[in-house]
Amino acid sequence: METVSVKDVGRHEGEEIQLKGWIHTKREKGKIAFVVMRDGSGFIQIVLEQEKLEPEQWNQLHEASLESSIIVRGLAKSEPRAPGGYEIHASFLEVFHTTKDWPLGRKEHGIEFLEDNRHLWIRSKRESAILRIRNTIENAMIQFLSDNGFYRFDTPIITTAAAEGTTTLFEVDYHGDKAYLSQSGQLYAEAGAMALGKVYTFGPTFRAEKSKTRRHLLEFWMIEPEAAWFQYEDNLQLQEQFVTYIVKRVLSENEADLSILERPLEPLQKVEPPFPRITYTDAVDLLKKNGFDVQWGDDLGSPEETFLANYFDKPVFLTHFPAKIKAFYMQPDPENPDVVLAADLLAPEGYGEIIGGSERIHDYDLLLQKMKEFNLNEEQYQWYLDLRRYGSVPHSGFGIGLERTVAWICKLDHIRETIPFPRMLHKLTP
RNA sequence: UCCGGAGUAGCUCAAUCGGCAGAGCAGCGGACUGUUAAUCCGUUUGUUGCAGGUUCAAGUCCUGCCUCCGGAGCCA
Repeated sequence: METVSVKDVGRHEGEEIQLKGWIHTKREKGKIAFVVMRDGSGFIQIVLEQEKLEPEQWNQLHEASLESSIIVRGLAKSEPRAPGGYEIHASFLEVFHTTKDWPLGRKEHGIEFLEDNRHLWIRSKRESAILRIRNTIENAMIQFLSDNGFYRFDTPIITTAAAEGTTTLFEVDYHGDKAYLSQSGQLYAEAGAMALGKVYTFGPTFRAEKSKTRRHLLEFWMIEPEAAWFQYEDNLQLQEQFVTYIVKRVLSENEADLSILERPLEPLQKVEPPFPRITYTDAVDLLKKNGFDVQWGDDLGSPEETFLANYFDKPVFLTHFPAKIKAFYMQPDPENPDVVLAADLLAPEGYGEIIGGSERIHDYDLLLQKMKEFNLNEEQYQWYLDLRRYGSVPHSGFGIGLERTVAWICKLDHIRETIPFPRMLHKLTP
């Protein structure tokens, strides 16, 4: 007999079907028992009556505790009393493996306990819903970029010194040479854009800072599109369409998962181009008017960013930053060289930065001058300067943090639940 | 790294002024044919984070250390 996915049970109403999965909850009530089983695609209630099963099967059910693996056959029926609207009336049950002492109860747990049991916690309703949404977001990102002519371009994870020269990196022994885990694939993506026109990287990135907040991981996934001939405005429009597409895909494919998370849908349904824009200079004025102690030229901190992200009800572009507080490769604004043609995209509902992007400097002399101003080692950047020696063109790109995007779309309090096994400060297992 | 908080049963927590270390849940045994974190009856569970100190007496007071949580900075 063919096995049906739990999420597809509705298409088999009235049929005798087989399901394979795990016991999520079990309620025994004399000669009838209710099991909610899960198979990874969803949850469904199984009704088991003693008189309809072999005595051996009924005993196995009684002995099986939560998370025992089971094979069930029975009639799929529509049933308003069942969670999810469908249930299976079992005619056959095999307990494939009987679990003893499942450590995660149905009551609440502290975060330390859950983190230590992350390998089991991901089986829960809430965590599996988040991970299914993450999957949709990943697929949507790749689909959108592919549909828009971007080629996937995988960049190295082991690199020589700092790509941007700012953050602390994880050091690796590369057979005697010092190497570092990549903090961004962007500089390589620029080379890719000159080769393939439009490219994107999608891979893990690493930051060794001792960050300890709800929005930081030491290992996280980033998608970095980079396009030749793209200028500042092209870049922002691409981002609007990109983010809108991702949100729409989740709304259409993960209705049940968003409901498990009790995620309000209205803020997501509002996500449509164009997104509001505010310059750094206007943002500083706005913050000052609202009691923040910031001066033009300061890097905006977390509370300031949260305020701005709450001020608008759609994702908002924060644009035209002072050149001094941004990366060396960003193109100065021709109308005001003190600021750069860069924009961060802040997610609403207080989430803050999910994207950082800019037009890149394509002029060789200007880039060299900036590298000197930022005290970068020119030797290590010769290949990067080559991109401005041989057929240089205007180009732009951005990096979007996958986990921050998942956290926002799922409306999570902490980024640690957006990735199967988060790597955080002093957190390496499981 | 800095600031703040916490660590007691498998889990979540309580324990008054320093005076017999407890409850709920889970587990185990039993009852129950429509349960939704089922309910009801019975029942087991302790190196109070670690090391030292004060005291007739320490979960509680003192010193040091460890771990975790929240926030800041850095950023996606």
